[in-house]
Amino acid sequence: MAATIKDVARLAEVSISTVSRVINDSKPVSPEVRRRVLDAIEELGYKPNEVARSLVTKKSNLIGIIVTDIGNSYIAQMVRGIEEVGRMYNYDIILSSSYGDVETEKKFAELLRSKQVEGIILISEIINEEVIEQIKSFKIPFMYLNKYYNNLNLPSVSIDHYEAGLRMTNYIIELGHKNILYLTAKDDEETSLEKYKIDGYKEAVKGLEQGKEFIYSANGFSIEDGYEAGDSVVNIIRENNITAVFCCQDEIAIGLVNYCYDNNIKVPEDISICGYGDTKIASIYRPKLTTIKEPYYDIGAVAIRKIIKQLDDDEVEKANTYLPIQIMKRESCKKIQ
Amino acid sequence: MAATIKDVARLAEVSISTVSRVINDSKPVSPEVRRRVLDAIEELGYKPNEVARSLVTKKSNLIGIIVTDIGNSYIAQMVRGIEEVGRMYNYDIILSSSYGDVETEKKFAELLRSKQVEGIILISEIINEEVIEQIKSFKIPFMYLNKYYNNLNLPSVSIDHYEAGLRMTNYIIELGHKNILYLTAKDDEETSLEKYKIDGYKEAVKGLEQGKEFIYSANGFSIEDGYEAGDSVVNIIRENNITAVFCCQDEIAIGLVNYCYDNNIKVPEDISICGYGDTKIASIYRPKLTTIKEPYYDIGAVAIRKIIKQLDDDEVEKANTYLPIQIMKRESCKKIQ
DNA sequence: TTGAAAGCGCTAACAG
DNA sequence: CTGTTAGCGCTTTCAA
Repeated sequence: MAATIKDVARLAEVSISTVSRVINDSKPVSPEVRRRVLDAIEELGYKPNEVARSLVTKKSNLIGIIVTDIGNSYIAQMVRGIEEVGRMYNYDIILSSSYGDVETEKKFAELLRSKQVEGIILISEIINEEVIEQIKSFKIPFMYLNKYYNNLNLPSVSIDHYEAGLRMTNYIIELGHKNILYLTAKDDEETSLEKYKIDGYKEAVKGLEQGKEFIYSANGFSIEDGYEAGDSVVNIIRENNITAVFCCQDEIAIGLVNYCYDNNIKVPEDISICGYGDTKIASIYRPKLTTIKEPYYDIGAVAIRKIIKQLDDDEVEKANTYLPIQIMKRESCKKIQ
Repeated sequence: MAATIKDVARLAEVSISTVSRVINDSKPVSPEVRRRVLDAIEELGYKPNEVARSLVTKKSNLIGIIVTDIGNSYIAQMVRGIEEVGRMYNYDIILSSSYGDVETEKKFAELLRSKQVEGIILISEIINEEVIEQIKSFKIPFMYLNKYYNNLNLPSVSIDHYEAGLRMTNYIIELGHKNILYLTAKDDEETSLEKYKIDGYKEAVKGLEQGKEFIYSANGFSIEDGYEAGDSVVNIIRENNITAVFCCQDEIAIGLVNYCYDNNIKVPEDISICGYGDTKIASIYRPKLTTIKEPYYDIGAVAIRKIIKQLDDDEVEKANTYLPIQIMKRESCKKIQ
């Protein structure tokens, strides 16, 4: 059995309050007594029981994170950011994966609450008003991170997708491309972030002489979806003299590059392809993927920072925070002419 | 303020003990009273405070995980396994990343203890006897997972690296390769797992007519290290008529494939390359990487399963558990002749 | 079957 | 500066 505050008090021949005072530095304690207490702590290898502490202080120093799947590298990056900043402020994180299931998300939310977490960060890939309402009802700081959809009523951290779409398209135009295909993903959701990116793309394309828009939808956001879109994309490219494809996600871009590899189409010699996100693989892959950097680590870091701020100041910041974006100019897009 | 057991008791007009009995199903309660309690719970949206519960039961239902970096995909996979199985047994996980720093690992270990975790899983990439001794002193179930080094005195879960080295080499031989280079990583550590893999490789090579061993060391286990080894590897290959390179880690293999890509050497046409681990990227990359599957998810799953078993039965299983391996036959190694 | 009471390990008035 | 005491929310004897 681990030593308790009582054991320390007994050994140091003081009251437990005095021990509490020295471990918390909460009230003055005479040097001599402090010494005795410290010695006793040392001798017993005493560490305060945080559970007991939490019960009385009502501070668990725990932040709950519900993720879709920690195996997704971008989510892992966000969690890293959350964890590292949390640590700086003495918060631990307790992690649960929902694999996209709504019921699981709800169950975890309850569970986190019963564990007395002080804040919750939900990293989701679906939209689930029910879970959101539930977590909101807990009345604890809550942050919603979603790479695909937004919920404007909820505090979040992201990049400005319109600007990202605009700047990336402009970069491709600077490279000399005249006909650019935007490869989005099929999506009936009102709240999809695709519309911002597409608006940015359209705005940039307007600057072109011809200014023609080409938009095609893959069936989803995965590598496989990108691969499967390959046939159609190649047709569109051929028919319209397209030289560059702007993919709405790195995964789709990778899938498309894989399709090209398997079909003897050279990237970027035959076609330039760029992605969106700058997930880990983008820089490892050959050709290295030109893409928009979504700063996942920073998104996580800022998200928890906002939670902690709220915990400290008690002021809720409703606004979305936008982080700076960056175009990662790599190999998969080449200059034309 | 969330409702407490007292609120429920008051509303249901019973004592708190009765409420406790119905939520825990610990003692018989008359149907009528049970109804009243359940109704009150429903009405108040009551959820037991797990912190208070832990304090009295001494069960936190928390497992602590210390990882090097959750951003490593293989570690994320392990964590997934841990988390999912843990969940089945009602355990939550509390996660901390050390980024390989010994002092941080020690600090986290203490922290986890003070949070009253019931078991600790350390996923490390270094060897740190000090931390190990410290965690052992906590007298709680402890599992040590390390992809690079082993500690034979500690319970762990892994594959049989000798067998893996043997079987992979044999597979390459079956493909018709006569001269195979094993690309290891520089490593002075006694406990490196490389020696098992190399022994397996050597054993298999003995079966060859010439039976010549070729071993070269990269400077480390990273993609960059694999890339940097490229020049030397290519020299060795040319001088010795080598047709296949067995890399001790997927990362090194990817680095080497990247080097080949950048230097116009075709994989697998000019040289066959295989990896070790089957990290996520191995199957995404083109050419798809032939490799040994280390079942990371399962390793995590089994590790926590063992911890939970220990918690239940109180019997410590010292032995290492070996999981089945699998050769992932993909594109980066081709048949010769 | 139910309630009263003790106590888990700790913090925080309150008195002295 | 120090000790006594109450109590955080819950489980678990012990009696009734």
